Amino acid sequence: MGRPSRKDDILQAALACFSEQGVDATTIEMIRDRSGASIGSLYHHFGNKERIIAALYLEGVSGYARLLEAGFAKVDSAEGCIKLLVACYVDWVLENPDWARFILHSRGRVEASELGEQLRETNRLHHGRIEEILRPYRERGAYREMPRDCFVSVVIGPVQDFTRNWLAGRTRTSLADCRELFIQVAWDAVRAP
Amino acid sequence: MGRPSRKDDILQAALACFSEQGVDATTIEMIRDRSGASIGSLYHHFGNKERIIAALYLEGVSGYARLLEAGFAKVDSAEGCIKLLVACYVDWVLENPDWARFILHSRGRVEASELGEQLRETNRLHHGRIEEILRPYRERGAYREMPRDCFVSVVIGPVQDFTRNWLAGRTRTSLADCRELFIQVAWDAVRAP
Amino acid sequence: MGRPSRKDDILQAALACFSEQGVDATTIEMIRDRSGASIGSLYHHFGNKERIIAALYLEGVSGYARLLEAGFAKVDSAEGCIKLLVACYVDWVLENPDWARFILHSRGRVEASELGEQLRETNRLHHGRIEEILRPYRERGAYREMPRDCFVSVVIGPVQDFTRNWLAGRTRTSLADCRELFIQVAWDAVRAP
Amino acid sequence: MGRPSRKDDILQAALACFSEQGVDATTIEMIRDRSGASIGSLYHHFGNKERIIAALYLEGVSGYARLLEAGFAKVDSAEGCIKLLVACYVDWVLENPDWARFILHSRGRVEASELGEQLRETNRLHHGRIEEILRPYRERGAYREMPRDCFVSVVIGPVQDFTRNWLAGRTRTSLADCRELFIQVAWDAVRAP
DNA sequence: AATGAATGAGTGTTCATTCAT
DNA sequence: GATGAATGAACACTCATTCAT
Repeated sequence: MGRPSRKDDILQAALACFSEQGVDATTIEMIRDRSGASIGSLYHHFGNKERIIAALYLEGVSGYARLLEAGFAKVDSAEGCIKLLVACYVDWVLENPDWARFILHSRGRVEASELGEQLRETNRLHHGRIEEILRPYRERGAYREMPRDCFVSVVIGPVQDFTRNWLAGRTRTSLADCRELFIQVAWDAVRAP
Repeated sequence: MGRPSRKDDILQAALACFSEQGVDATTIEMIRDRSGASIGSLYHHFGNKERIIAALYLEGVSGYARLLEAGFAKVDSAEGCIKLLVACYVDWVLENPDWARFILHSRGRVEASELGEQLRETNRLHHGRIEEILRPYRERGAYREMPRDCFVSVVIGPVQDFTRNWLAGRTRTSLADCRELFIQVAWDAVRAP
Repeated sequence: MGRPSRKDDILQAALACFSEQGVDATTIEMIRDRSGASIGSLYHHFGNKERIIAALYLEGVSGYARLLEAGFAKVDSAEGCIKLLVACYVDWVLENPDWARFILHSRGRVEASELGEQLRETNRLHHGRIEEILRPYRERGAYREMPRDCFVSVVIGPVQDFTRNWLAGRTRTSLADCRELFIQVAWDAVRAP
Repeated sequence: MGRPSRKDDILQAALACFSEQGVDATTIEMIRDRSGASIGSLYHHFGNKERIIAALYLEGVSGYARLLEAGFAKVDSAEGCIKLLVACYVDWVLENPDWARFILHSRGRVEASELGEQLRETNRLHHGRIEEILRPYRERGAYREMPRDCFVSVVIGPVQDFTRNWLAGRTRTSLADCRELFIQVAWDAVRAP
C-alpha cells in the first residue's frame, strides 16, 4: 500500500483536470497546482504533456481490460459473454467516471500522438482477446452473422452512446438504472434469430 | 446561386481544418491560409473563432434535420420512422464526412461555449420534433418500452459508434456497405416483442 | 529616407544586444525591450530567434561585400587587390564594430542553423568573386604559391586576430592605428619572392 | 596513473560535448549522460557548470604552455623562437582538436564568467613568459618593429585563422599539410627587413 | 469590405542547481 | 563519495484578437 507516490499524485491530478476541463483546456500549471508537485518534478517524471495523457489513457484502458478478464473466467456461454461485455463496461464507468469521460474524448488525440502506435497495438490485443473468447460461440452459430467491426458497434454502441450523454449530464435516467436494459438490448441484438 | 461568397469560403476552409486537425488544433491562421481570406476579413465576418465553430455546428445539425424532415413526409409507420432515423444518419454522414467528424467531436466544446444555450435549444427542438413524430406509434404500443433517453441511444448508438470508427479509418467494412444492417438492427432493437 | 521601419528597429536592437551580451545570452525579451516592439510584432516579422540572427548575419556580410566591390572598381594591380582586402576589412570593422563582434562570434552558430546552407552559398559566392578578381594576377605569378584556403588565412589572419582582440578590449593599440601595418604585412606575406 | 577518476570522466565527457555542441548548447544532463556519472556526483566534484568550463579551459591552455616551455629549452635563435610558437600551436591542435575547438570558441565566455580574472592572469603570465624569451632578440633588432599586440597577431593570426576553418571542416587542405607553410610565413612576416 | 501589422497574456518546456537519503 | 527526485525561474514561442489604413 504505502502512500501514493508523487508520480501517482500527478496522474490523479491530471485525470481530474482532464475530466473537468478537457485535455486541451488543461494546462500544465493546473496539473501542477492540483497535484502539489513542482513543474520540474512533473517534467522529471513524464517528459511532456503528451506522455501524461498517454500514461493515463493506457492505464485506464488496462483497468477495463482487467475487469473484463476477471469476468471471462466465470462465464461459459454465448449469452454470458455478450452480457459481460456490457456489464463490465457499465460497472467500470460507474466506478471510474472521470477516467471514462477522459478516454471517450481523447482517443483520437492519443492515436495521433507519438504514442499512437502503442495504443493501437494495445487495442489490437484487446480486440484479439475478445475475439478469442467469442470465436467458439460464433463458429457454433450462436450469434447473428455480421462483420466483426459491426458486431462490436452493435453490442457496445447503445451503452456507449448513453454513457456519453450520462457523463455529460444530458440524461434524465441514471446509468445505473438502465444497466440491465442495455445488457438485454445487446444480447437481443446479436443472438442468432 | 452565384459563386460562393467570401463568408462561405471561410466556413468551408474552417470545416476542412476542423475535420483534419480538430477544433482546438486549428488556428485562425490555418483557416486564413486555406480560405485565402485575410485575418481582418475573417474577423469582420465572424467576430471570433467560437462563432465560426458555432455557425458550422448549427449549419451541420440543421442539414441533418432537413434531410430527416423530408423523410418524415413520406413515412407513415412505426417501422418506417425508426428506419428513417438510421438511414438519414448514414446518408448524411456519407454525404458530409467532414461535417460529421467535426460535429461528433465538438459537441462538448460547443455546449461549453457562449453559444451552448443556443445549441441546447436547437437540440431540444430537434428531439421534440422526433418525439412528436414517434408519439402516436409509441402510444399505440409499437415500440418496446424504455426511457426516452435510452431509446435514442438504442436506435442510434450502433451506427454512431460504427460511424466514429469509420470516420477515423479504424474499420475494415465501409459505412455504405453496412447501411442496411444498421437500419435493420435498430428496428429489431426497439420493435415491441 | 523616411524613418526606420519596425523591422529595422528590431534588427538594430538585436544587433546591439548580440554585440553586448552575445547571441545565446540575448533573450527575445531583451530585444523586445530595446526595440520597443511587442513580442507579437517580433514574431510576426521574423518567425523565430534563429531567423533574426540569420537576417542580421547575412546583412552584415553583404555590407562588407558591397564595400569590397566598390573598391575592386578602382584597383588594378596585384598589390592593390591584397591591400584592398585588408583595408576594407579594417574600414568596415571600424564603421560597424557591433556587427563585426556579432559576426566574428556567430559564424558557427548560423552555419549550424536552418539557414546554414544559405550562408554557405553566400560565402561560396563571396570567395568566388574574390578569386575571380585575383586569378589574373595569380596566373601571372604575382603571388606566392600556396593552397587557396591558406592564402586567405595568410592575408586576413593577422588583422582578424587583432580585430578580435581589439573588439574584446584586449589590445593596447587601437585598430585604426595599425591599419597601415596590417595592410603592409598582408602584402609582404603573399607577394612573390 | 591508474584508471581515470570519476572527475576525469566528467571532464572528458564535458569536453566532447563542448566540442560537438558548443558550451551553451551543452546541458549538464548531456555531460551526465556521456560521463556515466550522476548529477549529484557532477555537482559534488565541480560545484557548477561554470567551473567545469573553467577547469577545462585552464587545463587546455596550460597544456599548450607546457609544450611551448619544453620547446623553449631547445631553442636559441630569433628565428627558432618564432617558428616554435607556430609549430607548437599546430602540434597541440593536431593532438587536441576538441580542446582547440572548445578554447577557440569559449574565450569570451570564460573571460566574462566569475573565473575571468583568473584566466586573464594566466594569460598575462603566458604572454609575459613569451615576451621574456623574445626580449633579447627584439632588443638586438632581430624582429620588425611593431606594437606587441600586433606582433602576436602577425605571428599567430594566419595559423589561427586557418585552424578555425580546419576545425570547422571548412578547408580542403589539412592542417598537418600546411604546418611548414605557416611556420615559414610567420617568420617571414616578423623578421627584420 | 478588406488588409495585415501590432499586441501581449498565456503555454509548454528547459535546465542549472539543491538536498535528503 | 554517490544518487536522483525535486525545484522554479526563465525562456522561446503561439495565437486569438484589435485597429489604423
